This record gives sequence, structure tokens and C-alpha cells, in this order.
Amino acid sequence: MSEKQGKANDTAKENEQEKNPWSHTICLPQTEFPMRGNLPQREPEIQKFWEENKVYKKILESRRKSGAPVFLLHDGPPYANGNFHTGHALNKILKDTINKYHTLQGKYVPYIPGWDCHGLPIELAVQKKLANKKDSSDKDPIIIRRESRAYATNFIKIQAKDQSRFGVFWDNSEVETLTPENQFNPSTFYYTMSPQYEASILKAFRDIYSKGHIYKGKKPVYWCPVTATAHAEAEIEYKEAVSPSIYVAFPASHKDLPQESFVVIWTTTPWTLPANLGVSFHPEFSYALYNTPAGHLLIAEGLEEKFFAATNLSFSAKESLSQEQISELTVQHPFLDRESKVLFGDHVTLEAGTGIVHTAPGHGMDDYKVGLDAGLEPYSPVDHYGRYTDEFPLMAGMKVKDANPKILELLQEKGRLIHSSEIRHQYPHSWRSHAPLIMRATPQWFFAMDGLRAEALREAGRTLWIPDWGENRFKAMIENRPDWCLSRQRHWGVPIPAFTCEKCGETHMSTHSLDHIISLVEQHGIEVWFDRAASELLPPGATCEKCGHNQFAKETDILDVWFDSGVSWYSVLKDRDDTPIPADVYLEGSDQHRGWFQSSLWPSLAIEGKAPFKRVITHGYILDEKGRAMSKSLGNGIEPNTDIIPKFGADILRLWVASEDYRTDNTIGMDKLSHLAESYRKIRNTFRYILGNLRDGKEVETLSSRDVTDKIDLYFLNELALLAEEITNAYEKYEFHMVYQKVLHFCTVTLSSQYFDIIRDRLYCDATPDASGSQTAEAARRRSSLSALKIISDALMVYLAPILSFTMEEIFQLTSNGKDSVFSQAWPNVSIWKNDSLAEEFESLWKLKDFANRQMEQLRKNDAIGSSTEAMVEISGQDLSTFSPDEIARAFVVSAVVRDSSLSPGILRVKKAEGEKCPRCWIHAPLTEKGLCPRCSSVVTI
RNA sequence: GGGCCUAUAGCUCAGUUGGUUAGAGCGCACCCCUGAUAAGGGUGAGGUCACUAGUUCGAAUCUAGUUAGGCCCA
Repeated sequence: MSEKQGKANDTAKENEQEKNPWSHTICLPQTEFPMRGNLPQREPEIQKFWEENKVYKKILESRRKSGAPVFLLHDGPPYANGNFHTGHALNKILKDTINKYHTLQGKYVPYIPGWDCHGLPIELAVQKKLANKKDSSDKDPIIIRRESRAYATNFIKIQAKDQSRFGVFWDNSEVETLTPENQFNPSTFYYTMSPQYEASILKAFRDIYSKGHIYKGKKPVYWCPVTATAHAEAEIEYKEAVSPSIYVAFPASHKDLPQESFVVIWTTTPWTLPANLGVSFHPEFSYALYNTPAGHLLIAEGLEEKFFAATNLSFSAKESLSQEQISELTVQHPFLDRESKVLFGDHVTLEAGTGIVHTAPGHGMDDYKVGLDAGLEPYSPVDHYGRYTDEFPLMAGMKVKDANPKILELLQEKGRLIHSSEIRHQYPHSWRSHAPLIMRATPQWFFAMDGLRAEALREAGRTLWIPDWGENRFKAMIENRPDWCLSRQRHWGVPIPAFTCEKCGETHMSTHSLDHIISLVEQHGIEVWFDRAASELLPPGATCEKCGHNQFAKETDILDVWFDSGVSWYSVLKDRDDTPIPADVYLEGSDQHRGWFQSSLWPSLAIEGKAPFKRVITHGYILDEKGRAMSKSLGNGIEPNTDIIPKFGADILRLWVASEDYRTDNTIGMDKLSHLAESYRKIRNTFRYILGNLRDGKEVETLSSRDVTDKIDLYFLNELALLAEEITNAYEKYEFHMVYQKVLHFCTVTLSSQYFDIIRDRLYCDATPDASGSQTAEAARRRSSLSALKIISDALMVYLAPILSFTMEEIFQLTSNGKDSVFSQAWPNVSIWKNDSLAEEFESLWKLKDFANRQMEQLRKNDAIGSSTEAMVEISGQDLSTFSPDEIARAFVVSAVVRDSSLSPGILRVKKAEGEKCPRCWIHAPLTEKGLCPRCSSVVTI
């Protein structure tokens, strides 16, 4: 991949040779592998190599043919509405690292990345874009859907490029042909708006429906009475508004209570009182009955002062009520002939009001939830345009925004109004019409949880959670999650294919009708639902079960987008013959404990009766260098595409991913990346040194592992075996930061500082084999080290490939000269080099070397020596008895070691070396008539 | 406000069931080498284990609380 470095090096070398006449007789490192990675330029070439040679695809095919075991990491689809951020990079690189490790373990590892395409954020972005046009196309569902599809398609392609640039292994050839006009059913990736996927969303819905887990209920949503549409959270803006602030008395009776006793509530929405079905108390507050001119009033004691100040009332006596007494109260609606149920809930606070909350389950989320537990209906006698329905005959047809004064009058009349004033507060408004919103219960489709909850807990217990606390968090979430509301009152998504009888209003849905629609969607895509009339979507002869009528209207809600991605196991894995269910791994951010992991689990439980995953791995969030969340307003974000890859390259980003413990939150910043780049260079230079000595592999073509005979080489191969054990174990446990720690330590300390320093002399200066191939003992010593270096670099290259993919491929290409890839290699087994006794033998050697180094440092301070070869060491007769003095001298990188029986064991003495500096190898020794040391004299044959 | 998580040298991480002076790499300082050279080697300085109070003969490790930050809810 590179050839332009050679010349500068050559001239530099010629100059050196002039300085020292012996330089040309020694064997210096030579390599095409540059010291600096220059990754931003080089990586795209390597990516091109992978793509042009179809490396991923070929490995996959050969593994398929050989019947290799499958490892499946199922991709959670990112949302197709922007560039990839660092969080995406973390997620995708982690997945890729895992996949590559298992590929190198010889498995069949298909990676089918996905994209999530429907949903509100895209629809809102499209509407915003369309809003500038005056033709009100932003309100045309057909245009919205068309534009949304184009929008998502665009970002799929952008993110696909980002993903490939990160070095992620997948087949990206197919995605390039995707356009808004060319929507097809891909085999190398998935997207939730493909015709096949949209149809299988409906199939999954049908399967769950047919098993009885889907029902129609009511739930409050933010509703705009002006446009008669539901609003999502994102479409709400809070503005200051003036509302009535009233205290209302609900007649209460109990055997222990006097006549004229009242429960008092406070509300700012009097118009919701006709829908009142309950009064909520806090289960831990203390409540008391106060004797006042307005009657005996029950409020929370904690609000006594505030209440009497606000209402200008005073009390003559008070009496506490127990929680038990409260639960026995019978409470009447203030103006309707109806009981108001006593409820308890944590949503009751002492911040304002009376500590008792007016509860209308059809008009508020808290009210809905507490009502759900108590079995109350989400009652809301208000129509699409915010008018009371006939259910509240007194004011039927009146708009609720005009109703507040009327309700006040009514309360006054009945003597139920304790006090009335006004309040200025933040109130939700529509971002489109700017009108105040109301909450209103509408009919919606639900996925019932209760029938599956026990199974969900069982499956969660069977799943392996990384980190392990994920299990508790997940279980706590599924234990108390309410039924899943599947309906969304939006346009961009898969419709809920339900009908209403035009005559009697009965809902019409059956597996038969669902099957019919599914087959239409498979043929024509999802637009068929919107394009055709109800009669064209129903199977022939469909009639209303209730009244027998045959005219229907389509319902207009779409499915929650979480349902789309939640059935990816169904739509993607089930459809293929090479992807098992459950998948081995689901891996996403920890926010998905509530999101995708759950939306995947529930449908899978309903349809298959088991979880779609064996392991769930979560990573934390990415924070800036100060540990704060990245946000546009803080301006503290950094992006992979613009900030990281152009400056450092993808391998540095990958190294960052590997270096951090992803299970916690992680920080990133330019300083940190610069540090990582330093570590990268350490690793890179370690390889460079090996490659230089191996002459990019040419030097060792005739070598085999049998050539490793020297003790020192065997010792470092044992070190390699220990490392291999540790990092293989770390990969298996998905602890990549341990791989990083161990490998960096191995490169900088074990190899660079220890091993290379020791063998430098023999690599450079020992004899090379003569022309006939025969060799001296010294030549054999050199070959031993070269063979060991080859074994080390071959192994390390593969061990690091899942992390530093680009760099390891670069090295592999340089040394193999083939079309093959480093990723088609097998995980090297180096366990044969394990040697405990040798390791033990060397332990005392390193201890004494430390001792010698400290003494040498003293000599250096005194200007007695410079390099360690200017020193010699005297050791006791007993120390290191299994090593020869020469072996010890080489290991200490000093010129000589002499045994002195007068020294005590463990004590050594460092002195200036005797003899003269050999001009060839720089070791101090008595020189021969050639002017060289004995070893060099024998090597050089002039 | 609730549930869960995180906090060990400037940075990234170790620290097994509580047990001697809390470890490693990077970075930093100083020195050496100049045949890995925008490299390499040696030595060394850095920590009240976020804080507080407990349990214990003994706590980075166990308990409770506090602070800061994060995720999910409300």
C-alpha cells in the first residue's frame, strides 16, 4: 500500500555508513511500514481493499460452506435522521469488534445492520421543511409520507457511509442502489420502511392480535381543539397563561364524620370537573378535618397554613383522620349525582392545593394511571373540537374553553365553591395553532402486558446481562410498566389496519381482514392503505359483527415506531435461514432497557414465548471531557466525521472505544484522543521494529517455529502465551478495555523495553547464514530471535485486528503480499509456548536487572558511563546459577558479567566495563588484531 | 421527586471472599543513547481511594447519608 518512503532512508543510510566503516556489515531494520500512520489518508485505501476484494462477503461464504458455527449479533437500528454521533460510533465499533473477534474464532458471523425509518422526528423535520411553502403541503399526508421516505433514505445512505468509514465489516454494496424511488427488499441490511419489513410489521401485529394480546381502550393525549388533532410531546410549547384557581368542596360522609363534611380539592381546570371520577390522597400524608365557617373541611395537615391563607378562612377546631378512615370515606361529586372514588397515589404532593387531587382519568396522565389501577374508565365527555358531548347534558355542545365560568357559576349555585382566584402559570400550547391544548382520552390500541409479565420476568432471568445490574433495572421496568399504547395519531408510519362500522360505530378487526391487508401491502407497499377506500381494503363480503352493515371507515392511527423496531427479530431474523433466534447478542445504550430491549421482548414473548436475545450488553453515554452531557447549546460536542476521523483516523476512534470501559459513561475530547494517538504510536512502532528486523517478512521466509531454541526467546514466547490467554479471556467477556491495557503493556514494557533491547545486539551483529545456508551457533541464535519475532507479530496482529482493524490489515498486506485479509486468519493458538518453569527462572533475573539499572543510573549521574554497554556487572556465585555470565550480560544489556564469590547472594556491583569499545557492535571487550571484539571478528570475514 | 448507575494518581484502567508501605500503562520531570531517530533506553515524582458518619482489631472494599455527574421515569 505504500512504496514512496524508500529513498530518503537510503541516502540517510549512506551518510551513516561513511561515518562508521562497519555499519554496512550489520543487519539494520528495513521496512516499508512507515513510523507515522497517516491514518486519515491511508485508511480509505484499506477500506477500498476490503470492498474491492469483497473480504467480508468471501469470509462469510467460505464459513457458510464449511458449516462453521453461527454467531449472531442482531443490530438495533439507528434512527435515520442525522449523521452518526460519537454515541453511534461507540455502538457500531463495539458491535464490529465483537463480530470480528468471533469471525477470527472461525465462526459464521453475518452482520445485517438496520435503520429505523418511520416516526415523529422525521415527520416533524419534513413538516418543518414543507411549512415554508405556501401550498399547505405540510398538512397533506401523502406529501408528508413521500417526503419522509426520501428523508429517511437519504440518511440511511449517509449513515451507511459513516459506518463503513469506521471500519465496520458488512456488505455495503446493496445500500448504494437504494433511492426514494427504488425501495427494495435488501438481503445485506434492513430498513423498517422496506416493503417486506412494513408487511411483516403487520404480520407481527396480526400474530399478537390473534393470540389475544391486543385490545382497544382509551387513553388521554394532548389534543388541539382548533385543528382536532393529537399532539406529541415534541409538538408542545409551554407558554404563560392565566387560569382560574379554585378550591372545590366534595361532600364526604363517614360514620365518624359530622354532617356538612367536605373533601377539598384544588384545580386550575374547572372544565374537567364533569369528568371527575375520583379524589386522590397520598398514602403517607396526614390529613385533618377542620371546622370552618364553610363547613368541616378535609385537607392535608401539611398544607394547613397555605390553604387558610389562600382562602381567607379560619378554623375553630381540627381533628386528624387516619388513612384507614380516609379509605372508608364516601365522597360525592360536587354537582353531579355520582360518587367520586377515594384513591391513593404518589403523584399527590404538598407543593400546592390541599393534598387531595381532583382525578379525571380521561383528562390527565397521572389521573389516568391512578385510575387504571383503581379500575376507573378514562372518561372524557369532550369531542374532537373540544365541546362537551351529550354525556354532560347540562352544557352539551359548549366549548370547554368557554366552560370555566359556567362551571364556576354552577359550583357557586350548589355551594361547593370554597374560594376562587386566578393563577399565572406555564400551560401547554400547540406549536402549530398556538391554541391552548387540552388532555382528552381517545380510543387507542393497546398491547396487554399482564398476560406476559411472568414470562417476561422469567426470560429476563434467563438472559445474560452485561453489566449485570442491567437485569435488575430491566426487571424493575417490566414489573411496573403499564399496557403498551400502540396508537399514534400521526402520518409517517405503518397504519393500524382497523375499521369502524359506518352504521353502528363498532370496531372491525379480524385475522381474516388483517391477512387480506397484509397481502395487499406485500404487493403494493404501505401506501395502499392510504390510497384505497375501506371497501377496497377489506376482504370481499366483510360485514359488521354487531349490526351486519357492510360499509366501513378506515381508522387513521399508525403504530408506535417502537413496534417497528421491536419486531426486527421477526422481520429480519425469522425471514432468513442463516440467522438464529434468539440472537447471541443485542447491544445498545443503557437507555434501551426501556426502549428496544423491551419493545423486542414483548412481541417475541407473545409470538414465540421466549426472548429474542441470549445476551444483552449495554454501553453508557458519551460525555464531554468534563463529564457533562454533550449538547448543541453547550457547544461541547465532538463529531466523528468532522472532528475525529479527519484529524486522527478511525483506528484512533476504535482505540478509544477499546480503551474505555463502555459499561459506564465515557468521556471524549481532543486531549484524550491525542493521548490515545500516542498509545497508538507505541503499538505501531513496536510492529515497525519487528517488521524492520524481519525485513517485512523476507528475512524469515525459511524459518519455522523449530528455529526458536534460545532461552530468552522461549521466555518471551511464554509471555506471549500468557498475554494471549488474558486477552482471549477478555474478548470472551466483552471486556475490551482489558485487551487494550494488556496489549499496550506488552508492547511498551515486555517487548520494547525488555525483549527488543536484549536481542538488538544479536539481530544487528550476529552472523547471518552463509550462501550455502549453513550456520554458526551465533547465526542460529539470531534465527531463533527472528523466528520468535515472527510468531509474536503474527499473533499480535490477529489479536489486535478487531480493534485496530485498519492498521493490522496494513501490516498483514505488507507481510503477506496477497489478496487475503488479516480477517481470514485463524485466532493464533500460542499455548504451546507456555513454560512456567522458565518464567520462574527469569523472575530473579529481572529483579537483579532492576538492581543493576538503579546502580547504573548512579554511575550515569556521575558521568562515569553513558549507555549500559559501557558498564559491566559483578554478581555472586550463587545468583542466576542456571544462566551463563554471557546470557546474563546480554539480558542486562551490559558488556560483561563476572562472578565474584565474595559477593553475597542478591547483591551485585556495577562498574565501568573493561576493554575497549568494539567499533562494530559497541560492546566493550578486549579487541582482536582486526580491531573488533572476538564475536565481530568471527562474523566479519574480511 | 422516584428507580438504576458512576466516582481509585493529569488520562485510561487493575485492585479476587475487608488483611502489610493502594498497583499498571500512558503522560510528566530528570538523565542516557543517536544503528527503531518526529524513534528507543534508564531513573523518579504523582493518590486524604468524591465527602461524612458508622460496623470492625483492621475499610478503596461492608452499612447509612451527603455531593457531583449520567440514564430512565415522574
